Order: sequence, then structure tokens, then C-alpha cells
Amino acid sequence: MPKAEVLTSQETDFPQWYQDVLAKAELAEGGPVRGTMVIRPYGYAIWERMQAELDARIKAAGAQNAYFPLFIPESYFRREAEHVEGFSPELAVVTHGGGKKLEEPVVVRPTSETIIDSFLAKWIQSYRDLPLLVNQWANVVRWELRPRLFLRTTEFLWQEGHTAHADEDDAHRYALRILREVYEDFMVSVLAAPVLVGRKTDRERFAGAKTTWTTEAMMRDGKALQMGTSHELGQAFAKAFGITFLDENGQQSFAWQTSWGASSRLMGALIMTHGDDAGLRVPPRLAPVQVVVLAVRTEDGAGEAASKLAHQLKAAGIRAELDVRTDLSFGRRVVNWELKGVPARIEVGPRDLAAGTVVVSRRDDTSKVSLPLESVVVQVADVLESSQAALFAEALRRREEGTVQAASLAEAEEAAQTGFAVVPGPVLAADDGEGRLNGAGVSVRLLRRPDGSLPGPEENLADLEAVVARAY
RNA sequence: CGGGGAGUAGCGCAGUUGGUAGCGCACCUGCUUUGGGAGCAGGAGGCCGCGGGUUCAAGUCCCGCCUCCCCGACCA
Repeated sequence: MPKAEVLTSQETDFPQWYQDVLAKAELAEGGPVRGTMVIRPYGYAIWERMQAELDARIKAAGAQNAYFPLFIPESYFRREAEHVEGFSPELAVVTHGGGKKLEEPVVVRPTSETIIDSFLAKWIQSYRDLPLLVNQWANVVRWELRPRLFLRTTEFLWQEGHTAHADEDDAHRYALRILREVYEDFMVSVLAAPVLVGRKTDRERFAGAKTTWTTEAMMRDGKALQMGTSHELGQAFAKAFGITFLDENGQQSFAWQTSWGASSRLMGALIMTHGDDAGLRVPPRLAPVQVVVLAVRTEDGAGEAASKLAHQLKAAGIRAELDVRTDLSFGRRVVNWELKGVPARIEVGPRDLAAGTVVVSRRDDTSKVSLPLESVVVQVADVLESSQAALFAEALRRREEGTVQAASLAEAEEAAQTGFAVVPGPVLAADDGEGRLNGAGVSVRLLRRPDGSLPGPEENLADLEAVVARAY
């Protein structure tokens, strides 16, 4: 039983490694139409865990789920100039239905501001109706020129929140609340991804937004990935769709709005933040399977003991799965569970049982330890928490080691070949620094204050610093 | 749309001067195995991208078309 490379190594060819993980961990594959994606059961189980964790936070922030149509009249898009300009090139448009040419073409939603706002306009009459906070889980379509599974697909899954507020300050505070309490918290405490938070430059802003706030993380190849964004839309959409209300003084006003989203791209973030040359590594708080109990053999009571242990783990609230497929070799099964990134594996065999122990193996650091059978249920919970913390710490260290201070554009461009560069605002502001970086394949991921805190929506570039990188 | 590749078994690939379609992995059956991708034996699986042409004969040569992948511009 020779030990061969299971995957293309990250160092050899990172994109190929990514593809290998998708296939071998049975996460996803391409569909027959270019840019479409089939999410396989194990991949979807992880996505459902992401949804559950995000959804709980969204609801805690006061938003309610609703559902709006997939099809949007084409004319709706033309009502907001910047929005239509940004999205026109990537719209999928239905021109025929029921065997006949449609009177007005119908757009397959690329995002739902226009359709949702047209209903908010009907639902909002009074300041008492505000804030109005809705979210939907949906698929959207953007006709992408160069798709990559999970990272950039023509059809993708996401949640999109849309809110209306009585004044600008309330909208501003809510956009930041979503950024912090939904996105940052999920990414840090569940996904174990040390994200940076900041403001987008005008160039990187959402089409139609006044201000875009973002969460960005460094992938293992040093590139940046935008993970969740929260937009302050001002009153532009309210004016385009007629979202007005009477305030306390009986004055007619336009609502102030936000929209915010995080997508199945988070699956790509998971893979590229934690995956290694043995496959995926899923943080325990996210993992649909936290512990696999693997019966080495079924003889001498090992099968029964493994089954009993799996039940005890489930009863203790741990997401456990039993593997008694002894028609497959031990090594084969171990490799498969490692590819899928299950955080902990408990091996139960006759040899262990004779000693009253089991072997607990951690996916994050590959360590193995023999523990007493009676106490393993309690101890494995500690192992899971420890593993969660270790994955975050490892990703944070990687980002810190891969980030350099750059005093010039040339230094920034150089550093961005392998990681992040922090550039003083004045350096970026002079001579269209951002445009010149873009020309070199480097983009401004976010702006923040030099002390790392979030700037105000209007704070000047000269007083801020930028994190720049190559990005997905 | 510009530049570069590739279409042959589920996946990855080979196929010579044209001459009956092959290899590895995966799959099925049986036996032996199982503490880090098991071994042996037997077996199943093909519109060789599509259309035309040359030829006694085309995966192979010629013409046309289609699709996919990689690198750039757009982007969650």
C-alpha cells in the first residue's frame, strides 16, 4: 500500500489543486451550460451549514426572509442609471415564452434591488413602516465571461438583504451592523477566516451604491477574495422606484436604503483558506460532519463499539457519522475522509478495544492520540474547539506573514505578486495610483484608517490607507 | 472579442507510413485481504465532437462547422 500524492500539490499548481479538491472531495462539478454548476450532496451540506449560520445572524439583526420573482421586467433596470450601466453587460434576457415573442423582454435577476424596491414602494407609507428589513435566499444569474466553480459562476446562490430606513444615519448604522454582526462574525467565528473589513473605493463600489463596505480575506495563494459586501444605496433607488413615506412632521420623504449579500463563493473561500495538500479542512463549527467514527474492522465487537460511540456522540450534540464500510480498505477510507476535511476521526479497532481506548486523529494538524473509550465523547468536544481555534490562528498567521507595508506603488505591485500590500492613501491618490495598479493586475481591496478601524463614508483617501492585492 | 491549446470508454490519456479500438484509474463478479489510496483472476463498457469529401479501406488525409479548456478585458 504505497502512499502516493492524493492531489496536485498547492505549490505545483494552485488552480489545479483547487479543481482536484472540488472533484475528489465531491463538492461540485460543472453543468452542461457554460458557467453553471452542480453542487454535490457533500458540498451542498456545507452550504446548508453556511446558510443556517448566516440566516440566524440575519434574523438576529432584525431582517425577515421573503421571496421575490426570478423574472424582472427589463424596463425596471433602466430606472436607475448607474445600476443599469453596471449590470447590462451580464444580463440574461428571456425574449420568448409560451412559444411567442414577449411584449417586453424579461431579465433573469442578477440582483434584486429593482424588483424588491418596486414592492417596498407599495408597502411603505409612513415612518412607522420603517425600518423595513427583508432578506431573500435565492439564485441569481450574471453572464460571466470566465467562470470558475464557486468563485465566479454564471448562476450562483446567495442571500441578498434589502432595507429601507427613515434617515441616512439609520441606514448607515444598519449597513455596518450587517457587515460586523452577520458577515464578519460568521467569517471569523464559524468559517475561521480572518477577514479584513473596510470601505470600497469608488471604482470598486457596487453599481448604484453610494458606499460599499466589504469583508476580504487572503487565500492560501496570496490572492484576495471578497466575501461579503454591504451597500449604502442612499436615496437613488428610492427615487427611481418611488419609495416615499410621511415623516413625523407630515413631510413626504424618500427612504434611505441598504443592500447586502454573501454568496456560494464562500465555498471557494473555505477551500482556499483552509485546504491543504491532503484536501479540504472544514472548521468544526461549520462542518456538516464533525467526527467520523471509523471501525477499522467489525470483528471482535469493534463494529458494535463504533456504532455505539457514534450514537453517544450524536446524543451529546456532535455531528457524527459512522463508517463501517469494511469492504473498503482502511487507508482508502482514511484518505477519503481527509479529502472531505472532516475535523476529527475516531478509529475503533479490536486492538484499541482490548486496551479500552480509541484513536482520535485531528485533520487540522494530523496529530493522533489514544484516549479512553469512556471519556472520548467529552474529550472530542475539546478537540473540536481546539481545532477551530488552530485553523483560525494558522490563517491569520499566513495573512500577517503575507502582508507588507509599501511606501510606493512599485513596492505595492511587487508585494501583491505573493500577498497583500498596505499602501498609504496619499501614495494611491497621486497620479491615478489605483488605475496604475489595476493596469498591473492589482486592485484596491479596501480602505481603512491607519489604526485599522473603519472610516466614515466620506472620509478622504488622503487620511486613509489601502490594502491592495491580486484578487479572484 | 484577442492570443494559445484540446475534442477517442465515467475520468485521465495513447493510437506509427490510412488496414478489425488501446492503456491507467474507476466500475462488475469471485477469492484472499483490511491499523494510511490492497492483491490475484475473470468481466462489462466506444456515433473516435458534428457534417461533407478523397480512398478498396479514415480515429488517422482534405474542407466546413460546433464545443470545451487555459491566458487577458467585465465581475459576488
